[in-house]
Amino acid sequence: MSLKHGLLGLLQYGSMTGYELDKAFKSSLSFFWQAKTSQIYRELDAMEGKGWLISQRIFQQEKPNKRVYTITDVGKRELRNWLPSPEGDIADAMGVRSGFLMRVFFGGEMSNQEALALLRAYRKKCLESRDALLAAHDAMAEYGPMVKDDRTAKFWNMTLAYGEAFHRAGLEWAEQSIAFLEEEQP
Amino acid sequence: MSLKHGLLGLLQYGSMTGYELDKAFKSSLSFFWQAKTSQIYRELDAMEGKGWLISQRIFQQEKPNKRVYTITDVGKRELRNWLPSPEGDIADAMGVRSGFLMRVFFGGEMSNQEALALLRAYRKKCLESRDALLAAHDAMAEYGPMVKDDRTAKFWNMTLAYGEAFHRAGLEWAEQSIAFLEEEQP
DNA sequence: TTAATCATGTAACACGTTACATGATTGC
DNA sequence: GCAATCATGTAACGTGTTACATGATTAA
Repeated sequence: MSLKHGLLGLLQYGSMTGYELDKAFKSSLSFFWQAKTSQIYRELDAMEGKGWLISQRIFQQEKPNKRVYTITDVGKRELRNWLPSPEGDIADAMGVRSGFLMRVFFGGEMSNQEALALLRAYRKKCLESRDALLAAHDAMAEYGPMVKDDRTAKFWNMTLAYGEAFHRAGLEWAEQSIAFLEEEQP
Repeated sequence: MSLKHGLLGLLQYGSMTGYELDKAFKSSLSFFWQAKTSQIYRELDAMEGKGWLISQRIFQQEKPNKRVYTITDVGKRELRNWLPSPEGDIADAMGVRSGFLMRVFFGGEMSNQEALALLRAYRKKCLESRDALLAAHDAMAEYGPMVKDDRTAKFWNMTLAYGEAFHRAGLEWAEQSIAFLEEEQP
């Protein structure tokens, strides 16, 4: 239920349209949770059915009509109860699920060239995803002042620190593994 | 398709029953890919439909009947083609999907006590999941000698190194974050 | 003139999770 | 006597992905 609760969390900061939620989600939460636009709309629909939020249609003449979502008291209570009861999530918090590692595991079936190409592509992605983290950093710096208590911002920074630590670990692993394969076959 | 290809990979080492595959998967691949027993049976079924493997029923009088799966040439080709073409997987190789971090991100809505409890539960899981890594290490040490070329074992160890690096990063992050919250409110 | 942005979705499919069922044998 | 292991699944549900559709406005 993390996606639903992520959306609830964002709506606590203010009412938004699906489109705005999608952008807010992608700019600030997407480095630890990815969601497609179409899925966000579906979830919002389901959440309205549960009474966690209400929506109002806004008719516009210049732009397409839109729908503004507002969190309800039921929704706030739901979020409040969900936050400190992470039984399941903690269980697989350490659990990676990586198709990439699946390929590495069976790397023995590939040539050294192919395996190296795989690892180099991974390293490239690592470097690129640095940008996503920096973007999240900027987004938080932008929205941070809008939140009254700076305690909120501290938790945001904690997740950023997590992202950075894992990013660093991935990059270092890639460098070492590439070096290892390179000295295998010159 | 990583689960299907993981199963194909295991079947390259030898024919196995669903039950054995489930155990092999859980002991060696589960630290980077988790799958439920029921899902494995469903996937095996689908894979047989694609012609990637064939199964033979074995009737036993002492124990329940079983079904032995064998990879076909089509399956071997499929695996061989899949391994070095990771476009999609590389794209989200760096992408964590963590319900735990979702909770941390909105930690400002919790009390310091609750947030600390969350982080301490995470640290505890970290320490426990060390065992899963060690188990994977043992499993690889056990199966390693059975594989003719030790190149295979090298890739296994690479994935283990990845697991260890990320484990370490997670633990360090947890320690720091806990310390940070503790000095906030004594 | 082409692409991007605004703003909304639907449909189908793939993959993952939970709960349940069966029934013998082996070890404490 | 009770739990665990062996060995197989089915059914329902929840979540994530892909492909597609609409149609105006604004910036390169």
